[in-house]
Amino acid sequence: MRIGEVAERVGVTQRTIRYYEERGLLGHGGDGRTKGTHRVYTEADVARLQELLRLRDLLALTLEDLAELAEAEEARAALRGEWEESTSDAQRLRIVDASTALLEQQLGLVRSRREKLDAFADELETKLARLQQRRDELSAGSGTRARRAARTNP
Amino acid sequence: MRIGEVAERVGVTQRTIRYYEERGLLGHGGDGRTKGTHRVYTEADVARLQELLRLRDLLALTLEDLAELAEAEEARAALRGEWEESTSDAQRLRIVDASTALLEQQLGLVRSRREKLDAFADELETKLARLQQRRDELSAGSGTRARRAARTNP
DNA sequence: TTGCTCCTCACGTCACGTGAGGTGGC
DNA sequence: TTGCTCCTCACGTCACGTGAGGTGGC
Repeated sequence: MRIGEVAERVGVTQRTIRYYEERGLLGHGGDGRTKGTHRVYTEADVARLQELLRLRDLLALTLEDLAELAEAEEARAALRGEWEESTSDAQRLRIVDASTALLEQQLGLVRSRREKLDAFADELETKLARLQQRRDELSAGSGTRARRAARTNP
Repeated sequence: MRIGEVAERVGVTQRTIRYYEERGLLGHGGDGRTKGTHRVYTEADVARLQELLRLRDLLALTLEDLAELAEAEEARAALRGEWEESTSDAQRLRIVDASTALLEQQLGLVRSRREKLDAFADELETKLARLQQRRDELSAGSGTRARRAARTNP
């Protein structure tokens, strides 16, 4: 799979992909590709990129943050790779715990963002409800009482 | 109130505030301030800036988007100002409807972001639950059955 | 051989960050 | 008068956007 197809599938430009490579977020820079030749990507590379982009979009992380997280993800993947060979349950427990810590960190970031959005949404909904009430009073609007109520600035 | 206090209160640098002014998001550029004199802000200016920053942070809007929204907000404020003088209920209905449309637009943006974050959080929680189960199996881990189950890569 | 896609510079842009050097108000 | 905060350039940075000119693979 070449860069054009990857770019189209994940919805970014080729420049972005090359830039992420420059910054060490994606492979194909370090892993011995001869300069000038076409970059080649696997399905796993696409998944990885998509994960990075989601983190970037939803959590507004800098590329430096992303690089850190990506490193942790990679460590986790490496641990998962060792799963089959790990002999003791104690060893496997360590693998599980490391993965858990990483996921919990991400979940924390996601939750705190979501809470802010919730608060914002609530505020907007309250304002809308107030306007809706005004609207009802105005369009019902023949009784003097309703008319008088409507004289207040919302 | 001067720029330093405003910057500290809303949590941005003075540069950001001046830049927003350059881009027409804040007053004090157009409203006849003599060049070289100190900028002066009111409590309302601070509220307005804070609103813009929230939109920027939570919805990742560009300054161009923000300018658009700010313009609509201003129109809304102008309408609210006309509330007292507006004579007919029909006139007031138009004011309410314009405000409603604006708020609904913002609410739409907020909700779509929140849905994406929800999906992400769910995904992370599912993964965590799976890991937790592994952990339980491993630390319970004396029975042969539990041991065998744990041999599977999570 | 001819397109098409890719390649590497390299300069431009957006949203600020960061001094440099100078002036205003308590 | 002395600090302190503010002012205006103006160049730097991050995360790309956008050509220019050239090469590789079906």
